[in-house]
Amino acid sequence: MPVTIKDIARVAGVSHTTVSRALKDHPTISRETTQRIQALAQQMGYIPSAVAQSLLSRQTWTIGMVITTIADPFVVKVVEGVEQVAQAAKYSVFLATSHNNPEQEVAVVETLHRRRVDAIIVASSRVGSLYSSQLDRIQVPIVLINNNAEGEYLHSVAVDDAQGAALALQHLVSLGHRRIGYVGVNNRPKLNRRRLAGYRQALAQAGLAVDPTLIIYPDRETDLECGQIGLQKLLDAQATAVCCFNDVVAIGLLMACREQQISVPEQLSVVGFDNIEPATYVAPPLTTVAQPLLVLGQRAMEMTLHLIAGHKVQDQRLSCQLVVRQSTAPV
Amino acid sequence: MPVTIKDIARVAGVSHTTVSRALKDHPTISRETTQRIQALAQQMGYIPSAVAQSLLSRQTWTIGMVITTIADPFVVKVVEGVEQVAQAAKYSVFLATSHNNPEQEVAVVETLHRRRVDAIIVASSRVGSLYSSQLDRIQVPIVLINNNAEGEYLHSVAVDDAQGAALALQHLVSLGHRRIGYVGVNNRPKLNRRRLAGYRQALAQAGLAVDPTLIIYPDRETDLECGQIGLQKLLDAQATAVCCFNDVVAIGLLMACREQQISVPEQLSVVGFDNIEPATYVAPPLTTVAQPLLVLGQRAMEMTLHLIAGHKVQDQRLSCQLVVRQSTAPV
DNA sequence: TTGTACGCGTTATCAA
DNA sequence: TTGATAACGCGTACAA
Repeated sequence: MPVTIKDIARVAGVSHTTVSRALKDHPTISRETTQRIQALAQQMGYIPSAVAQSLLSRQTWTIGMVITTIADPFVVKVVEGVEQVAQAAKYSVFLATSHNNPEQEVAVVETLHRRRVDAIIVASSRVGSLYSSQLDRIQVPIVLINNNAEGEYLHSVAVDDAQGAALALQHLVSLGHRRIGYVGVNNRPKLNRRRLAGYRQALAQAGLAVDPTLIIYPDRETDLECGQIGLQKLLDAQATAVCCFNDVVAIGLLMACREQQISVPEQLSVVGFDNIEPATYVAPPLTTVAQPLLVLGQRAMEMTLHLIAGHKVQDQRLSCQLVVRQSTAPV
Repeated sequence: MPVTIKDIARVAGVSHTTVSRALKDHPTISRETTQRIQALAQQMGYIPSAVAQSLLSRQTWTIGMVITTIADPFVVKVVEGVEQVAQAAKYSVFLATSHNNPEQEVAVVETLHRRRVDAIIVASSRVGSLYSSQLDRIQVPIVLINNNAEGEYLHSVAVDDAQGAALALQHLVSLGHRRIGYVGVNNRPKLNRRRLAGYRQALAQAGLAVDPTLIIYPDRETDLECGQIGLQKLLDAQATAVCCFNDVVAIGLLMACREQQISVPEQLSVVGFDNIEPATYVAPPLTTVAQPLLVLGQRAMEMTLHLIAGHKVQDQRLSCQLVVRQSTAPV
């Protein structure tokens, strides 16, 4: 059993109230007793119970972080950002994985509420808007990160996918490319649509027409396969460069290029999206669009702290950055 | 304010005691009232407070997971395993990062104790044995995962690095290699030593002598550089194959091979360690030793549950597996 | 300057 | 079958 203030009180021969006050340097306690009791507490290894404190204060100094799975490299960086800011603010973080399963997502939110977390951060949920009725009940602030649901009545921090895609396209245009393809995926339609929209818009802004034969959706489940399959159609459409939905698609494309003896970037320039670690290691190292994942997490937690403090906050949209490596070159 | 049993009691016109009992199907409450109250609770959106329950029961159904940083790919998988088992057992997980800083490690352990977690799991600590005095105080079970500290009085789950390294070497021997190098690193001496020991032992078992010129420690900080620098010495020592400390070292080596036109695996067979994601994407895909990271986390949490239940447990050592890809071939 | 009494939400004991 | 009361560990209003 951990030491309690009553234990200390008994040893010190005072009431537990005095101990409680002495430990927080309450001015009405004599300096003498304060010091005596603090020394005693130290020596007895007293650590206050957050459980008891929370019951009284109605605050747990705890937040819940709902993620699909920690295996996702996105999530990892975001969690790191959240944890950094949380720790600095004396908050602890509960990790709760939903496996992209709506039922489980509802269940973990309930668990978090049961634990009386002060706020909840949800990363990359595909559900999001689903649990509105649940949210009315639990009155804690909820912050959504990169949510793919359309319902937007919750606070959110997100990356500007369209801007990122535009960045990639502009880079290729500035290298002189005119026939620029896009290789997308089918299993994340909303996200894909946002990135494709950025591609289209930037294309228009550059005064180039959108050629539908350059926009490719391989009918495969894994991103890597999408990239591998996509190459042939790109070549058929006479593309000299390509924006990929993400880095894994791009890496699949690079693999196909190697097999078919297409040299990158001489014959084909390739741009990815996400800046995952392997992008550094592939040959050639991949030019890609980086999301500020760490910042995303930090901002989300900062927003959460504001909300807990009862302040108003504004939704945030963060810009992406282009990371130029060796998979792109002039035409 | 969340709904409490007193709120329900008021509405139902009974005492809060009755509500408490009705909600857990206590046999002494009439079926009629039980049903009435359960329906009412449901309708009012009642979720019991784990905080209040914990105060009384002295159990929080909570564990703390101490990690250096979530950015480490190791840690990610391990956390996933822990979380899986924890969630299934109705436990919630606090994430606490120590950044490999002893002071911070002590601080986070204190925070976890303050939150009255039922147990603590520490992953890959470099400190480990340091906080023994702290541990005497907080009376919860502690499980160490892959701890690099020597003090072994705590419960632990670890991977058998020596066995893994031996696996790599045996694979190369079976392919007919006789001059097999090892490229290590300097900044994780204990881990490096364990893997090197496995290499040496397997070499002896295969009836081969240990040639010191084949054992290389590049004087660089990053693993990637160690691999890049290591190549020349390997060639000087006339190695036909090499075991690397980890995959990143191996990838660095592959990069150097490409630059110097050394073809892998024809001229040099390369084996990594860890089986990180990029190992799949590099050219050629890397043969490597995989640690059962997910299982490591699962076992650690299972052990934790046993300890919480008051059972005796035995320390565990898990075997690695060889993943053969295309970076190795017969001499 | 210190102590008494109460309450936070829940469960357990004892009484009705 | 139900209710009153105390207790978990802590903080605070009020009394001494």
